[in-house]
Amino acid sequence: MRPHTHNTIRENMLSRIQSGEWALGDKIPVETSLAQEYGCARATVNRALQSLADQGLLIRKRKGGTRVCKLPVRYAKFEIPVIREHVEALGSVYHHKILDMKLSSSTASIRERLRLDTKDKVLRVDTLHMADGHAFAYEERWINIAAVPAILNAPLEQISANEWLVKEVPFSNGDVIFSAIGADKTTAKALETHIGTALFTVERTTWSLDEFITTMKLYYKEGYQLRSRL
Amino acid sequence: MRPHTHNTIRENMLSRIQSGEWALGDKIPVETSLAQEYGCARATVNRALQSLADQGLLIRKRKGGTRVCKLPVRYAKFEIPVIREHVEALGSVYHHKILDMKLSSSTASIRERLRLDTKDKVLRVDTLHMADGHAFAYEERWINIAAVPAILNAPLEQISANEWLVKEVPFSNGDVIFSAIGADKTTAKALETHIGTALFTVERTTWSLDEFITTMKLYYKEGYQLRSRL
DNA sequence: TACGTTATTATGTATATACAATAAATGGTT
DNA sequence: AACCATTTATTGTATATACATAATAACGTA
Repeated sequence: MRPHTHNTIRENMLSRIQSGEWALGDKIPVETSLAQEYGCARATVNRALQSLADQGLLIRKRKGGTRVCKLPVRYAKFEIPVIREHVEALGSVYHHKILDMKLSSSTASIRERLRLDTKDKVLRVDTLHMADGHAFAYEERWINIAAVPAILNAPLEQISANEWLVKEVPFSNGDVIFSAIGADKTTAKALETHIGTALFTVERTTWSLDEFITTMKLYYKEGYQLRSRL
Repeated sequence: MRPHTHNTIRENMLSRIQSGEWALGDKIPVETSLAQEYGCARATVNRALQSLADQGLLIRKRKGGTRVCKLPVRYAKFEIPVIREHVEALGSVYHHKILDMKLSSSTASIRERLRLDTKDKVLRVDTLHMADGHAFAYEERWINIAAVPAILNAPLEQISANEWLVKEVPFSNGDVIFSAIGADKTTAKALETHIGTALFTVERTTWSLDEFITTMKLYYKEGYQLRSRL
């Protein structure tokens, strides 16, 4: 092993920030000095510094030099898995049940979310996701038929719309909104709970290359926790 | 501008994945071929490929080559701001009110979260964060005195514990748990709402270099939405 | 002083080269 | 076939070099 790789240099720099040697807002030495200090090429130092800048710890400007970010903005990163995998990762047996599915005209709010015209039709699917035979999450979904006509022939009893879309339209873009909401009559019944129970909800709208694919709202059964690391 | 930078190459590769030219699970050409195709050095292709691999779109193995990730795992990244900045970003005037503050022994659950001993004391602070004079979020916080003794002299009426800690202990590590919970008597009163109202909550435990700093639970007023992009 | 131009400096990026590390493929021996 | 050692292909990383780009600093002129 070499004494200093871009990795070890990055770690060393991180500890210099955490220890306060490089304080918030401080200007740190220029690349050439650091390269000399670490005994490596400027390119190696550059790689380490860029990595820290990507993480939001450093701010770099041409000619202006590199500073430790004054007000550290931290991010929490959440994995958005296919629900089946999520349930299985918790050690439970997954299956899903389609509660309702129909081709219909779009409502105003859905048209807005999917940027649709009044005459466009959408496929509306309500799915209950289950873990070990018990309700886990209730999903209301609207799919833009024009964007993915193949959905009409998909075996949605076997593979959930969630999973089918992930595989058919990979790496799409999306908006996500998390919130808490009291269960209404429909969701309470589906999730086997009482009206008013606090439910964790996720709304997601997905598009790919300027075409809107689908929007959905997911209601998790009470007690659900979304965990992450800073 | 050069015809191909690592950036334009990365974008081009992304569109090849999104269009299906490089399908899920497929092996893509080796770096030397791609370098020839794009008319650039292998190092440039390598940088683009590594960037996509960091994002989780590609899986790379020495000798094994590079494949498009079979099951794309998407991440939602949330900014965890200082609450004052959050409120101000929404266009409101921020201020906070300390509802209760006391030095106390730790309860069993807090001791577990902060890895404390039974005799260790903690500073317990309950804060109401307000936007334009109305309740915005209610915060229960426990601070490990041993880790940050200076907190005892901090002007917490002027600067919230939240903000003071961010500036004093930058770039710490943390756990985050999001969930929905019905308001109890205390939270309902603080947030000027009814018992049972669905509240969005965030729990966060923070440590730095093996020392546990603080743990807190934040209850947002009903209707709060956490937004993000995939 | 104020303002516009030029020089300077730090970072950003590309390249050719070299070698390391890993895992797959190959081949030989039992 | 099965197992082990050897070869080979591919990515990972470091380096020296060169030039581009952006922002600051320095300078000169009105």
